Amino acid sequence: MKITDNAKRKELTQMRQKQILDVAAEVFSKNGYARTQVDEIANLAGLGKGTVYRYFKDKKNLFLSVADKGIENLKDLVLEAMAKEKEPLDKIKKAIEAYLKFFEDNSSLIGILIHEQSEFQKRIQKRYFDHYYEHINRMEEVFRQGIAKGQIKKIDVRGAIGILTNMLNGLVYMWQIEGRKYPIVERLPMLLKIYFSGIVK
Amino acid sequence: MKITDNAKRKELTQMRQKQILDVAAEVFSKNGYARTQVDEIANLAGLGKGTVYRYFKDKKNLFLSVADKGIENLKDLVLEAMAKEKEPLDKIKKAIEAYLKFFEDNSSLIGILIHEQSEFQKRIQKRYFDHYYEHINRMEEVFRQGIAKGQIKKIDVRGAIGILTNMLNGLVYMWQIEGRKYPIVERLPMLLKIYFSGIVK
Amino acid sequence: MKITDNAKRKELTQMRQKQILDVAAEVFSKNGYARTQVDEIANLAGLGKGTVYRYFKDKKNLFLSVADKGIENLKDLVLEAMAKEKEPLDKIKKAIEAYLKFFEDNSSLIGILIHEQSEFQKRIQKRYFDHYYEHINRMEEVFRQGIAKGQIKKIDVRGAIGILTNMLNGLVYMWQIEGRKYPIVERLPMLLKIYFSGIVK
Amino acid sequence: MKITDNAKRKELTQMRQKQILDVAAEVFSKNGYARTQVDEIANLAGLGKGTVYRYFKDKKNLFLSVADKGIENLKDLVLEAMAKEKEPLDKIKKAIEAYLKFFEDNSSLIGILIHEQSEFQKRIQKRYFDHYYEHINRMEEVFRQGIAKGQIKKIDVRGAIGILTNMLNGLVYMWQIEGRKYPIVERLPMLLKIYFSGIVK
DNA sequence: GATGAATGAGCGTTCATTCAT
DNA sequence: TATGAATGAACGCTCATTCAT
Repeated sequence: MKITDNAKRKELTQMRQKQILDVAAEVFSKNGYARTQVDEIANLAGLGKGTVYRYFKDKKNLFLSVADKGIENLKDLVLEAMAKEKEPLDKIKKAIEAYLKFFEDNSSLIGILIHEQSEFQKRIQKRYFDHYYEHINRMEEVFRQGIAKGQIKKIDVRGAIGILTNMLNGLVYMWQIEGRKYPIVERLPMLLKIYFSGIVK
Repeated sequence: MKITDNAKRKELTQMRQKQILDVAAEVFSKNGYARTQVDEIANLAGLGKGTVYRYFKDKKNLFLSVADKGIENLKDLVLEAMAKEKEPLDKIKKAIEAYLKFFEDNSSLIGILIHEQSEFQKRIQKRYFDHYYEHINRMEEVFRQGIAKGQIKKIDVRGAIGILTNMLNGLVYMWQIEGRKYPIVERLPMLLKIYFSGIVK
Repeated sequence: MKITDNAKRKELTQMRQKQILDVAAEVFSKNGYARTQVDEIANLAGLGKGTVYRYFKDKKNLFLSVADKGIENLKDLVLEAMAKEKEPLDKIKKAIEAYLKFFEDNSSLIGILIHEQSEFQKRIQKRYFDHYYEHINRMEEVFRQGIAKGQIKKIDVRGAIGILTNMLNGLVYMWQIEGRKYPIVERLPMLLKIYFSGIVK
Repeated sequence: MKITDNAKRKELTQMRQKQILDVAAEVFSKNGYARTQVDEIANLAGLGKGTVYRYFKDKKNLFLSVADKGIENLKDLVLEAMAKEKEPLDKIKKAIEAYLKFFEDNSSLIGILIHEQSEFQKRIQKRYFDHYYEHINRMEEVFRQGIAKGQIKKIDVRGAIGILTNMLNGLVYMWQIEGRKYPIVERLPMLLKIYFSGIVK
């Protein structure tokens, strides 16, 4: 009985946490950090302001928690997608697809992960890149295998990955700004086409 | 004499305006809109706070003026660069170069034009794209010429330009975040290589 | 069985009460009323916050209960000490000693009885003086006896007692502020010497 | 003209400062630090809240400014009073009188200087005693002269001065609590009588 | 016109109190 | 009965904007 009680309580607590994080992601993404009011998050979550502060030390902490969780999930999905394929080019393709898919499913994180890093440059970037590099590093290996197999040109791998990332982030960001009018994966074929073989005949 | 006086006055007024805009660009870019205080702009401009308000209705208006002016200049430079070349691919190349160069020379506008659009999504975007489309439209023509001449693949032109823009914005933005440690044009060759012929052998 | 149960329960209840009062005295004295959090009291007492509220209506009531109990004890000790002696001057001496001793043993009440009265001026003062006057009145009799016996000068008795009280409170208070570095009764001889015969030769 | 302007402005600024300090002394003394709202001070001073913050960094700083200024004045008055007399006992008498007079004229400082030290023990006490010792030290000399002249008993001088201070602070404090119903100097004769020659015949 | 002192709406955060379990 | 999660009123402080000089 005690066990059940504790379990229930813990579950409830985690649900609340998630609930707050979800709402917060939405609101932070919509308004940006500075214009977001903790009150709005609390209200939209159907909770009192004090409750939000019970779960997160302060506004900053709440924001960073949202970001952290998002980054974690993104990284996992991308790594998982890459793991499913054998061939380097297929791995890259799947990674890109997963990346786009993630932001399609979690569009409330676009503002936070792509946009709002400047608010907490030091902190977020560190976390962002710590995790990020995990799949960047994995991606690098894949590129090198592709080069070894003669499938990819002998290029500056880090630079090429950087450019890929920029393309993706830019794409996602514009998609968001323009109102998310179409499934973003629609853009995948053209993006791959250009990234793989360029626009020049 | 009156004329001279008026001329002088007008000149002074315009100098003040420009001075405020320059400082504001710097400060808005450094801190973001919300964290920027009008006080700081006034002080750095060597003016009283009231004077800033004499030249710009309010903080929002000042911000948008900075953005407007930046966009205008960017557009002019890109169009100018394209005009200097004959061949479509060269035009594209020069346009890209001009784009990067602009943000290298006006890095204080990166935050404002690339980053802070969310603050005033509706307003800025409108202005951004109104002006933007002027060279997007021009760029479209260039792409079509390239296709007609058999130099560029038969692709969705708008999409390809969108992807190019994303690559560029992402590149500029990351360069800024990472501390502007190298001349950004350094990245031009690789970017062109990938955009023109892809990474696949 | 019922009886035993009730007895046990009552005992437990009283123990809890006392426990809370003791902790509360400590914390109120350390931090002052306003800076004391009910949470801290509950935690230090090893109880839930709700439990504290079961025993005391609210924070104010808890504070006043602490004060009440302290005053009661102080009064009892002083009266008791006076009762043990025959001669007026000895009674006064013992009363003073008991007063100092009380705050030495209950230094957590210094802040509350001597210091924090301003928080609840009306209420505390009433209680303070209601009880206080009980030994003030007794003391007055003692002074009058001393005067009758020709041992004490013919002075304004109430005034003299007031001054004595001030000396004592000031002494205790300063001793507390300075860190309670020595047994306060050490100061008794000099205090008596001055109060009894002054500094002038 | 400029000079006059500056002078006027400076004067105005100092008046505002004083005005805020005076109101703040009143309110802090009445409510204690924690229960005092900056808003109340601002309103009573006929100013906006922001104006108070223009003159004082924060609530704490405002409080300490009130205390500082009070201590300074108190010290000056006491030293001045002592300087006017020749004989040690007269000096002591005048010092005591000045001390009481000060709190009679500045009763709003009683709460702050005598009572609220606990809020900022470290800071206030340091300042309190730094300044305080200036007249304590002077007083010590006076006592020693009195002893040398055979007018004062050979006692522990520091202890005797401590007891005097306690008597005074206690007297002032009780006078305040009891509602300041009579001129406090009325108590001077009895206090001197006891402090100088005791209650015992 | 130029200034910066004055203002107060607005927001982050705390904590006494309540109440469902 | 005991608990501590939830609450929201309250308050310190900031800063865009105004306006008297």
